[in-house]
Amino acid sequence: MNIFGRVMQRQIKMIKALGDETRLRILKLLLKRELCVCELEAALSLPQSRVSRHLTVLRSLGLVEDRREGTWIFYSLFKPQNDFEKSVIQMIRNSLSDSELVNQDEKRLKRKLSQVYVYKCK
Amino acid sequence: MNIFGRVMQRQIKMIKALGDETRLRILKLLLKRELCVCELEAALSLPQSRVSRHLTVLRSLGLVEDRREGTWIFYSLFKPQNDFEKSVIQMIRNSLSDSELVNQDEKRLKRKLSQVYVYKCK
DNA sequence: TTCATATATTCGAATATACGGATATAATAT
DNA sequence: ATATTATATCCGTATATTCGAATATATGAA
Repeated sequence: MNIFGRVMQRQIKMIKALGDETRLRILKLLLKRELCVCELEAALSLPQSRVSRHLTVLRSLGLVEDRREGTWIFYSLFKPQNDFEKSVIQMIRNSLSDSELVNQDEKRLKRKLSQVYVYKCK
Repeated sequence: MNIFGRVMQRQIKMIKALGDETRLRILKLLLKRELCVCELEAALSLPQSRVSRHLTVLRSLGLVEDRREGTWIFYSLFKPQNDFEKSVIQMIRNSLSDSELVNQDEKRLKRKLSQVYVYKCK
């Protein structure tokens, strides 16, 4: 497979990764700010292994970046480098707007973020 | 599931449908013009049942529209009605650019279209 | 009616994906 | 060293998706 083939397969895998409810909810939360796994876990109200597994998929495709800070690992949305990647961001932005589920995610996230928990390494 | 849930599931299904090589190749061909199944079949160089099956998926999600003309059925790209659907079109446009496979699809399509075959119903 | 062409659907098999619970790893604090 | 917290990975199961070949349907022509 040539260079074009590889680019192609990568783009298709990226789109495929977007076509999953859990991953799309994660990406929508990351539009606003970077978040660690336990914050995402609280926002989504899903088991940790499930959140972590989806983050691994997103990371392997370059859709999120990770940054360690002590025991926390913070995930953030990737920075688009070309037109295709820009359209990926646009799709994330425009999808699930007015979705009750996404609203609840944000509500749960706010609750979690408002907890008094001090970041160890700051 | 409420109305938002249904919209959500529909959008996710649409994205999932984009995440398949065959369907993306079909949609890219339809960006330029409407095409019947046998033209798509020639362009993609894939068995008829496979092309037809993917068209059925795309039609069920409203990503393509169909129009009968005698024994031919012509498929065309859907018209976006909102921001999400516009971002779907953008993603189709921006994906697989400079892809060798898509170039070959267009070459095979040209060859097919240049064949002297008269449309029965025109 | 019969035939030919275009398209759709069915079938079983192969592969891929998503899941929760359990376990493993990694960093830090005591 | 041990305990604690955060995160990642493994495992078996369940479900979903894709495929080609074969068959069914639908239209129009002879």
